[in-house]
Amino acid sequence: MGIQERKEREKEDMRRLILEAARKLFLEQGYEKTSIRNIADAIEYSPGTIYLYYKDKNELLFALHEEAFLKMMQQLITVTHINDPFERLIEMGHQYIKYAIENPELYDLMFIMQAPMETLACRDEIWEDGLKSFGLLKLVIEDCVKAGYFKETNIEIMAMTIWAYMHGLVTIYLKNRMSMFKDDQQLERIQESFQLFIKMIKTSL
Amino acid sequence: MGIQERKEREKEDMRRLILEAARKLFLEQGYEKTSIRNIADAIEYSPGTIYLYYKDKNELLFALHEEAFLKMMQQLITVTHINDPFERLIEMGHQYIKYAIENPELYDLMFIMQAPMETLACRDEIWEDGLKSFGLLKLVIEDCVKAGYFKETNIEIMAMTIWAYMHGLVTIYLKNRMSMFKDDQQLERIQESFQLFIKMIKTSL
DNA sequence: AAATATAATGAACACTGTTCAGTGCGAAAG
DNA sequence: CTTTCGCACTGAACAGTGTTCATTATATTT
Repeated sequence: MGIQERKEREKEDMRRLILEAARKLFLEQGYEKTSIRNIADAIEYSPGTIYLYYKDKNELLFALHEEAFLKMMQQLITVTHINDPFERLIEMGHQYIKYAIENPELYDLMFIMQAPMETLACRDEIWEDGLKSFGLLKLVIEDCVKAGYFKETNIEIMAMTIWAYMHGLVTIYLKNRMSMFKDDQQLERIQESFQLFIKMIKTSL
Repeated sequence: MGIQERKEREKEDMRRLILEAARKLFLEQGYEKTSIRNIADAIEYSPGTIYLYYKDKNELLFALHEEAFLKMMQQLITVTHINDPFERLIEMGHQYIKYAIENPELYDLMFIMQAPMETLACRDEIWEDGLKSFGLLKLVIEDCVKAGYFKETNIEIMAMTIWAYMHGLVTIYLKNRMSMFKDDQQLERIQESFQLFIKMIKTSL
Protein backbone atom coordinates (compact mmCIF):
# COMPACT_ATOMS: atom_id res chain seq x y z
CA MET A 1 0.00 0.00 0.00
CA GLY A 2 1.07 3.58 -0.68
CA ILE A 3 0.53 4.89 2.83
CA GLN A 4 4.10 4.33 3.90
CA GLU A 5 5.31 6.05 0.78
CA ARG A 6 2.98 8.98 1.25
CA LYS A 7 4.18 9.33 4.83
CA GLU A 8 7.74 9.36 3.68
CA ARG A 9 6.89 12.00 1.13
CA GLU A 10 5.17 14.03 3.83
CA LYS A 11 8.21 13.65 6.04
CA GLU A 12 10.45 14.89 3.24
CA ASP A 13 8.10 17.79 2.61
CA MET A 14 8.21 18.71 6.26
CA ARG A 15 12.01 18.58 6.31
CA ARG A 16 12.06 20.89 3.31
CA LEU A 17 9.50 23.21 4.84
CA ILE A 18 11.60 23.56 7.97
CA LEU A 19 14.84 23.97 6.07
CA GLU A 20 13.39 26.62 3.79
CA ALA A 21 12.07 28.65 6.69
CA ALA A 22 15.39 28.21 8.46
CA ARG A 23 17.36 29.32 5.40
CA LYS A 24 15.20 32.37 4.93
CA LEU A 25 15.62 33.47 8.54
CA PHE A 26 19.29 32.53 8.76
CA LEU A 27 20.20 34.53 5.68
CA GLU A 28 17.97 37.42 6.65
CA GLN A 29 19.06 37.92 10.23
CA GLY A 30 22.05 35.67 10.80
CA TYR A 31 22.49 32.32 12.49
CA GLU A 32 22.84 33.49 16.07
CA LYS A 33 19.83 35.73 15.93
CA THR A 34 17.56 33.04 14.54
CA SER A 35 16.07 30.79 17.18
CA ILE A 36 14.31 27.48 16.84
CA ARG A 37 11.20 29.26 18.10
CA ASN A 38 11.51 31.81 15.28
CA ILE A 39 11.64 29.02 12.74
CA ALA A 40 8.72 27.23 14.41
CA ASP A 41 6.69 30.42 14.36
CA ALA A 42 7.43 30.96 10.68
CA ILE A 43 6.04 27.57 9.71
CA GLU A 44 3.31 27.67 12.35
CA TYR A 45 4.44 24.60 14.24
CA SER A 46 5.58 24.18 17.81
CA PRO A 47 9.32 24.28 18.60
CA GLY A 48 9.34 20.63 19.59
CA THR A 49 8.23 19.54 16.14
CA ILE A 50 11.46 20.72 14.54
CA TYR A 51 13.35 18.22 16.67
CA LEU A 52 11.34 15.40 15.12
CA TYR A 53 12.96 16.24 11.78
CA TYR A 54 16.37 17.63 12.67
CA LYS A 55 18.55 16.44 15.52
CA ASP A 56 19.49 19.95 16.55
CA LYS A 57 20.26 23.42 15.25
CA ASN A 58 23.65 22.30 13.96
CA GLU A 59 22.07 19.71 11.72
CA LEU A 60 19.97 22.48 10.23
CA LEU A 61 23.13 24.47 9.62
CA PHE A 62 24.81 21.47 8.06
CA ALA A 63 21.96 20.98 5.63
CA LEU A 64 22.53 24.56 4.49
CA HIS A 65 26.26 23.89 4.36
CA GLU A 66 25.67 21.33 1.64
CA GLU A 67 23.41 23.69 -0.31
CA ALA A 68 26.00 26.43 -0.06
CA PHE A 69 28.74 24.30 -1.62
CA LEU A 70 26.43 23.22 -4.38
CA LYS A 71 25.59 26.82 -5.14
CA MET A 72 29.25 27.83 -5.21
CA MET A 73 30.16 24.92 -7.46
CA GLN A 74 27.44 25.91 -9.88
CA GLN A 75 28.83 29.42 -10.01
CA LEU A 76 32.46 28.30 -10.37
CA ILE A 77 31.59 25.85 -13.11
CA THR A 78 30.34 28.65 -15.36
CA VAL A 79 33.97 29.30 -16.29
CA THR A 80 34.44 26.00 -18.09
CA HIS A 81 33.60 27.61 -21.42
CA ILE A 82 36.84 29.61 -21.27
CA ASN A 83 39.42 27.74 -23.33
CA ASP A 84 42.62 29.29 -22.10
CA PRO A 85 43.31 27.65 -18.73
CA PHE A 86 45.00 30.69 -17.18
CA GLU A 87 42.12 32.92 -18.20
CA ARG A 88 39.85 30.29 -16.73
CA LEU A 89 41.74 30.34 -13.44
CA ILE A 90 41.48 34.11 -13.25
CA GLU A 91 37.78 34.07 -13.97
CA MET A 92 37.32 31.39 -11.34
CA GLY A 93 38.99 33.74 -8.89
CA HIS A 94 36.59 36.49 -9.82
CA GLN A 95 33.65 34.18 -9.39
CA TYR A 96 34.96 33.05 -6.00
CA ILE A 97 35.16 36.65 -4.83
CA LYS A 98 31.73 37.36 -6.25
CA TYR A 99 30.17 34.37 -4.51
CA ALA A 100 31.74 35.27 -1.17
CA ILE A 101 30.61 38.87 -1.31
CA GLU A 102 27.12 38.05 -2.47
CA ASN A 103 26.62 35.23 0.04
CA PRO A 104 28.49 36.28 3.15
CA GLU A 105 26.43 34.16 5.51
CA LEU A 106 26.85 31.05 3.37
CA TYR A 107 30.56 31.70 2.99
CA ASP A 108 30.85 31.93 6.76
CA LEU A 109 29.04 28.64 7.15
CA MET A 110 31.27 26.94 4.58
CA PHE A 111 34.68 28.10 5.71
CA ILE A 112 34.58 29.77 9.09
CA MET A 113 31.89 28.52 11.45
CA GLN A 114 32.68 25.63 13.72
CA ALA A 115 29.07 24.76 14.46
CA PRO A 116 28.10 22.61 11.47
CA MET A 117 31.28 20.58 11.85
CA GLU A 118 31.20 19.87 15.54
CA THR A 119 28.34 17.43 15.78
CA LEU A 120 29.21 15.57 12.61
CA ALA A 121 32.96 15.52 13.11
CA CYS A 122 33.13 11.77 12.71
CA ARG A 123 31.42 11.44 9.34
CA ASP A 124 33.64 11.55 6.27
CA GLU A 125 31.08 13.02 3.91
CA ILE A 126 31.27 16.39 5.64
CA TRP A 127 34.39 17.09 3.61
CA GLU A 128 33.01 15.74 0.35
CA ASP A 129 31.76 19.11 -0.83
CA GLY A 130 34.90 20.90 0.23
CA LEU A 131 37.13 18.36 -1.47
CA LYS A 132 35.09 18.55 -4.64
CA SER A 133 35.53 22.29 -5.02
CA PHE A 134 39.20 22.03 -4.09
CA GLY A 135 39.43 19.40 -6.81
CA LEU A 136 37.93 21.86 -9.28
CA LEU A 137 40.69 24.34 -8.48
CA LYS A 138 43.33 21.64 -8.86
CA LEU A 139 41.97 20.67 -12.27
CA VAL A 140 42.26 24.20 -13.61
CA ILE A 141 45.77 24.51 -12.19
CA GLU A 142 46.69 21.21 -13.80
CA ASP A 143 45.48 22.55 -17.14
CA CYS A 144 47.66 25.61 -16.62
CA VAL A 145 50.67 23.39 -15.99
CA LYS A 146 49.90 21.33 -19.08
CA ALA A 147 49.53 24.47 -21.16
CA GLY A 148 52.96 25.61 -19.99
CA TYR A 149 51.80 28.53 -17.86
CA PHE A 150 53.35 27.14 -14.68
CA LYS A 151 56.71 25.45 -14.18
CA GLU A 152 55.82 24.38 -10.65
CA THR A 153 54.60 20.79 -10.39
CA ASN A 154 53.20 20.32 -6.90
CA ILE A 155 49.59 21.00 -7.77
CA GLU A 156 48.30 20.27 -4.29
CA ILE A 157 50.48 22.96 -2.74
CA MET A 158 49.82 25.40 -5.55
CA ALA A 159 46.08 24.99 -5.03
CA MET A 160 46.49 25.35 -1.28
CA THR A 161 48.44 28.58 -1.74
CA ILE A 162 46.00 30.10 -4.20
CA TRP A 163 43.02 29.13 -2.09
CA ALA A 164 44.66 30.52 1.04
CA TYR A 165 45.15 33.86 -0.66
CA MET A 166 41.62 34.01 -2.04
CA HIS A 167 40.12 32.97 1.26
CA GLY A 168 42.19 35.48 3.21
CA LEU A 169 41.27 38.29 0.84
CA VAL A 170 37.53 37.79 1.03
CA THR A 171 37.56 36.99 4.73
CA ILE A 172 39.32 40.22 5.63
CA TYR A 173 36.61 42.01 3.71
CA LEU A 174 33.64 39.99 4.98
CA LYS A 175 34.72 40.20 8.60
CA ASN A 176 34.91 43.94 8.30
CA ARG A 177 38.64 44.24 8.83
CA MET A 178 39.10 46.42 5.77
CA SER A 179 37.23 49.22 7.49
CA MET A 180 40.49 50.10 9.19
CA PHE A 181 41.48 51.72 5.91
CA LYS A 182 39.27 54.73 6.24
CA ASP A 183 38.46 55.02 2.57
CA ASP A 184 35.36 53.53 1.02
CA GLN A 185 37.40 51.83 -1.66
CA GLN A 186 37.31 48.39 -0.15
CA LEU A 187 36.17 46.61 -3.29
CA GLU A 188 38.78 48.46 -5.35
CA ARG A 189 41.46 47.29 -2.93
CA ILE A 190 40.29 43.74 -3.38
CA GLN A 191 40.50 44.02 -7.15
CA GLU A 192 43.91 45.70 -7.09
CA SER A 193 45.31 43.05 -4.81
CA PHE A 194 43.81 40.31 -6.93
CA GLN A 195 45.43 41.81 -10.04
CA LEU A 196 48.78 41.83 -8.28
CA PHE A 197 48.32 38.23 -7.20
CA ILE A 198 47.53 37.20 -10.77
CA LYS A 199 50.74 38.87 -11.88
CA MET A 200 52.57 36.96 -9.14
CA ILE A 201 51.33 33.52 -10.09
CA LYS A 202 51.78 34.27 -13.79
CA THR A 203 55.44 35.17 -13.48
CA SER A 204 56.51 32.80 -10.78
CA LEU A 205 54.58 29.58 -10.57
CA MET B 1 42.82 63.69 50.81
CA GLY B 2 43.85 60.40 49.21
CA ILE B 3 40.55 58.65 49.59
CA GLN B 4 39.41 59.51 46.09
CA GLU B 5 42.69 58.27 44.69
CA ARG B 6 42.51 55.07 46.67
CA LYS B 7 39.03 54.50 45.35
CA GLU B 8 40.20 55.01 41.83
CA ARG B 9 43.01 52.56 42.38
CA GLU B 10 40.54 50.05 43.77
CA LYS B 11 38.34 50.57 40.73
CA GLU B 12 41.28 49.89 38.43
CA ASP B 13 42.18 46.80 40.47
CA MET B 14 38.66 45.54 40.13
CA ARG B 15 38.65 46.07 36.37
CA ARG B 16 41.86 44.11 36.15
CA LEU B 17 40.53 41.37 38.39
CA ILE B 18 37.48 40.96 36.19
CA LEU B 19 39.47 41.09 32.96
CA GLU B 20 41.98 38.52 34.19
CA ALA B 21 39.27 36.09 35.20
CA ALA B 22 37.51 36.72 31.89
CA ARG B 23 40.69 36.15 29.90
CA LYS B 24 41.42 32.92 31.74
CA LEU B 25 37.94 31.53 31.12
CA PHE B 26 37.68 32.84 27.54
CA LEU B 27 40.97 31.26 26.53
CA GLU B 28 40.24 28.05 28.41
CA GLN B 29 36.76 27.35 27.17
CA GLY B 30 36.02 29.85 24.41
CA TYR B 31 34.00 33.04 24.30
CA GLU B 32 30.57 31.58 23.72
CA LYS B 33 30.87 29.05 26.48
CA THR B 34 31.95 31.59 29.05
CA SER B 35 29.07 33.39 30.71
CA ILE B 36 29.07 36.50 32.82
CA ARG B 37 27.95 34.29 35.68
CA ASN B 38 31.01 32.07 35.18
CA ILE B 39 33.27 35.09 35.43
CA ALA B 40 31.38 36.39 38.44
CA ASP B 41 31.70 33.01 40.15
CA ALA B 42 35.43 32.90 39.46
CA ILE B 43 36.05 36.20 41.24
CA GLU B 44 33.36 35.55 43.86
CA TYR B 45 31.19 38.53 43.02
CA SER B 46 27.63 38.73 41.82
CA PRO B 47 26.92 38.97 38.07
CA GLY B 48 25.58 42.49 38.43
CA THR B 49 28.90 43.77 39.73
CA ILE B 50 30.66 43.12 36.44
CA TYR B 51 28.31 45.57 34.75
CA LEU B 52 29.55 48.30 37.09
CA TYR B 53 32.98 47.99 35.49
CA TYR B 54 32.29 46.91 31.93
CA LYS B 55 29.38 48.04 29.81
CA ASP B 56 28.70 44.55 28.49
CA LYS B 57 30.35 41.32 27.40
CA ASN B 58 31.59 42.93 24.19
CA GLU B 59 33.53 45.55 26.09
CA LEU B 60 35.25 42.73 27.91
CA LEU B 61 36.10 41.16 24.57
CA PHE B 62 37.37 44.46 23.25
CA ALA B 63 39.71 44.88 26.21
CA LEU B 64 41.21 41.51 25.30
CA HIS B 65 41.32 42.59 21.65
CA GLU B 66 43.77 45.32 22.58
CA GLU B 67 45.90 42.95 24.64
CA ALA B 68 45.97 40.48 21.78
CA PHE B 69 47.34 43.02 19.29
CA LEU B 70 49.96 44.13 21.79
CA LYS B 71 51.05 40.55 22.27
CA MET B 72 51.29 39.94 18.53
CA MET B 73 53.23 43.13 17.97
CA GLN B 74 55.72 42.11 20.64
CA GLN B 75 56.21 38.80 18.91
CA LEU B 76 56.52 40.32 15.43
CA ILE B 77 58.99 42.94 16.61
CA THR B 78 61.48 40.26 17.63
CA VAL B 79 62.52 40.07 13.97
CA THR B 80 64.01 43.58 13.88
CA HIS B 81 67.47 42.26 14.63
CA ILE B 82 67.57 40.58 11.21
CA ASN B 83 69.47 42.89 8.90
CA ASP B 84 68.44 41.57 5.52
CA PRO B 85 64.92 42.92 4.92
CA PHE B 86 63.73 39.96 2.91
CA GLU B 87 64.92 37.54 5.56
CA ARG B 88 63.16 39.76 8.06
CA LEU B 89 59.93 39.58 6.08
CA ILE B 90 60.12 35.79 5.95
CA GLU B 91 60.75 35.52 9.66
CA MET B 92 57.86 37.86 10.33
CA GLY B 93 55.70 35.48 8.35
CA HIS B 94 56.88 32.59 10.48
CA GLN B 95 56.15 34.54 13.64
CA TYR B 96 52.70 35.45 12.36
CA ILE B 97 51.90 31.79 11.76
CA LYS B 98 53.32 30.87 15.15
CA TYR B 99 51.26 33.50 16.93
CA ALA B 100 48.07 32.44 15.21
CA ILE B 101 48.55 28.77 15.97
CA GLU B 102 49.56 29.32 19.57
CA ASN B 103 46.77 31.82 20.26
CA PRO B 104 43.80 30.67 18.20
CA GLU B 105 41.20 32.32 20.40
CA LEU B 106 43.02 35.64 20.37
CA TYR B 107 43.51 35.43 16.62
CA ASP B 108 39.81 34.86 16.22
CA LEU B 109 39.06 37.90 18.34
CA MET B 110 41.48 40.06 16.35
CA PHE B 111 40.52 39.15 12.81
CA ILE B 112 37.33 37.13 12.66
CA MET B 113 34.80 37.86 15.39
CA GLN B 114 32.28 40.59 14.83
CA ALA B 115 31.40 41.02 18.50
CA PRO B 116 34.16 43.34 19.76
CA MET B 117 33.62 45.65 16.78
CA GLU B 118 29.87 45.96 16.85
CA THR B 119 29.32 48.08 19.93
CA LEU B 120 32.31 50.32 19.36
CA ALA B 121 31.87 50.72 15.63
CA CYS B 122 31.93 54.50 15.84
CA ARG B 123 35.23 54.97 17.66
CA ASP B 124 38.30 55.40 15.53
CA GLU B 125 40.76 53.89 17.98
CA ILE B 126 39.37 50.42 17.39
CA TRP B 127 41.52 50.25 14.29
CA GLU B 128 44.60 51.76 15.89
CA ASP B 129 46.08 48.41 16.80
CA GLY B 130 45.26 46.84 13.47
CA LEU B 131 46.73 49.76 11.53
CA LYS B 132 49.88 49.67 13.64
CA SER B 133 50.62 46.05 12.83
CA PHE B 134 49.73 46.60 9.19
CA GLY B 135 52.18 49.50 9.30
CA LEU B 136 54.85 47.15 10.61
CA LEU B 137 54.35 44.91 7.60
CA LYS B 138 54.50 47.89 5.24
CA LEU B 139 57.78 49.04 6.79
CA VAL B 140 59.47 45.72 6.18
CA ILE B 141 58.15 45.63 2.62
CA GLU B 142 59.43 49.17 2.07
CA ASP B 143 62.85 48.03 3.23
CA CYS B 144 62.68 45.18 0.74
CA VAL B 145 61.89 47.64 -2.04
CA LYS B 146 64.76 49.91 -1.01
CA ALA B 147 67.13 46.96 -0.90
CA GLY B 148 66.12 46.07 -4.43
CA TYR B 149 64.29 42.86 -3.62
CA PHE B 150 61.01 44.05 -5.12
CA LYS B 151 60.39 46.03 -8.29
CA GLU B 152 56.76 46.63 -7.41
CA THR B 153 56.12 50.03 -5.83
CA ASN B 154 52.58 50.01 -4.47
CA ILE B 155 53.46 49.04 -0.92
CA GLU B 156 49.89 49.29 0.34
CA ILE B 157 48.66 46.70 -2.15
CA MET B 158 51.69 44.48 -1.67
CA ALA B 159 51.08 44.47 2.07
CA MET B 160 47.39 43.78 1.53
CA THR B 161 48.22 40.83 -0.72
CA ILE B 162 50.77 39.30 1.61
CA TRP B 163 48.53 39.75 4.63
CA ALA B 164 45.58 38.23 2.77
CA TYR B 165 47.63 35.14 1.99
CA MET B 166 48.97 34.77 5.53
CA HIS B 167 45.54 35.32 7.02
CA GLY B 168 43.90 32.85 4.68
CA LEU B 169 46.51 30.22 5.37
CA VAL B 170 46.22 30.32 9.15
CA THR B 171 42.47 30.75 9.09
CA ILE B 172 41.93 27.64 7.00
CA TYR B 173 43.97 25.78 9.56
CA LEU B 174 42.47 27.34 12.68
CA LYS B 175 38.92 26.88 11.48
CA ASN B 176 39.60 23.23 10.95
CA ARG B 177 39.15 23.26 7.17
CA MET B 178 42.42 21.47 6.59
CA SER B 179 40.98 18.32 8.13
CA MET B 180 39.43 17.63 4.75
CA PHE B 181 42.88 16.45 3.70
CA LYS B 182 42.80 13.22 5.58
CA ASP B 183 46.49 13.20 6.45
CA ASP B 184 47.83 14.52 9.73
CA GLN B 185 50.33 16.69 7.92
CA GLN B 186 48.48 19.93 8.31
CA LEU B 187 51.40 21.88 9.72
CA GLU B 188 53.70 20.53 6.99
CA ARG B 189 51.20 21.70 4.39
CA ILE B 190 51.26 25.16 5.90
CA GLN B 191 55.05 25.28 5.77
CA GLU B 192 55.21 23.96 2.22
CA SER B 193 52.68 26.49 1.03
CA PHE B 194 54.49 29.26 2.84
CA GLN B 195 57.77 28.26 1.16
CA LEU B 196 56.06 28.41 -2.21
CA PHE B 197 54.61 31.82 -1.42
CA ILE B 198 58.05 33.11 -0.44
CA LYS B 199 59.38 31.90 -3.77
CA MET B 200 56.50 33.70 -5.47
CA ILE B 201 57.06 37.08 -3.87
CA LYS B 202 60.84 36.77 -4.30
CA THR B 203 60.69 36.23 -8.04
CA SER B 204 57.76 38.40 -8.95
CA LEU B 205 57.19 41.38 -6.68
C1' DA C 1 -15.77 0.40 16.81
C1' DA C 2 -11.78 -0.40 19.53
C1' DA C 3 -6.92 -0.67 19.84
C1' DT C 4 -2.77 0.93 18.40
C1' DA C 5 0.82 3.62 16.35
C1' DT C 6 2.35 8.01 15.18
C1' DA C 7 2.68 13.17 14.91
C1' DA C 8 2.43 17.40 17.31
C1' DT C 9 2.27 19.96 21.33
C1' DG C 10 3.75 23.19 24.86
C1' DA C 11 5.21 23.27 29.47
C1' DA C 12 9.46 22.59 31.81
C1' DC C 13 14.65 22.61 32.46
C1' DA C 14 18.81 24.74 32.70
C1' DC C 15 20.92 28.06 30.72
C1' DT C 16 22.09 33.06 28.63
C1' DG C 17 23.00 38.65 28.88
C1' DT C 18 21.30 42.40 31.19
C1' DT C 19 18.73 45.52 34.47
C1' DC C 20 17.42 47.54 38.73
C1' DA C 21 15.14 48.08 43.33
C1' DG C 22 16.99 47.16 47.55
C1' DT C 23 20.76 46.39 51.11
C1' DG C 24 24.66 47.34 53.98
C1' DC C 25 28.82 49.69 54.83
C1' DG C 26 32.40 53.45 54.78
C1' DA C 27 32.84 58.44 54.64
C1' DA C 28 31.26 63.05 55.58
C1' DA C 29 28.41 66.25 58.32
C1' DG C 30 26.28 67.80 62.40
C1' DC D 1 29.66 60.14 68.73
C1' DT D 2 25.74 59.86 66.13
C1' DT D 3 23.24 60.68 62.02
C1' DT D 4 22.97 61.28 57.30
C1' DC D 5 24.39 60.24 52.83
C1' DG D 6 26.61 58.20 48.78
C1' DC D 7 27.95 54.28 46.64
C1' DA D 8 29.57 49.43 45.87
C1' DC D 9 27.26 45.43 45.75
C1' DT D 10 23.61 42.15 45.50
C1' DG D 11 20.46 38.83 43.61
C1' DA D 12 15.93 38.42 42.01
C1' DA D 13 13.60 39.33 37.81
C1' DC D 14 13.04 39.76 32.63
C1' DA D 15 13.08 38.14 28.25
C1' DG D 16 15.26 35.30 25.75
C1' DT D 17 17.99 30.66 24.24
C1' DG D 18 18.40 25.19 22.80
C1' DT D 19 16.47 21.04 24.03
C1' DT D 20 13.50 17.31 26.20
C1' DC D 21 9.42 14.77 27.20
C1' DA D 22 4.89 13.50 29.17
C1' DT D 23 0.62 14.38 27.29
C1' DT D 24 -2.72 14.97 23.73
C1' DA D 25 -4.74 14.65 19.20
C1' DT D 26 -4.89 12.37 14.93
C1' DA D 27 -4.56 8.65 11.67
C1' DT D 28 -3.96 3.79 10.70
C1' DT D 29 -4.70 -0.97 11.67
C1' DT D 30 -7.10 -4.66 13.77
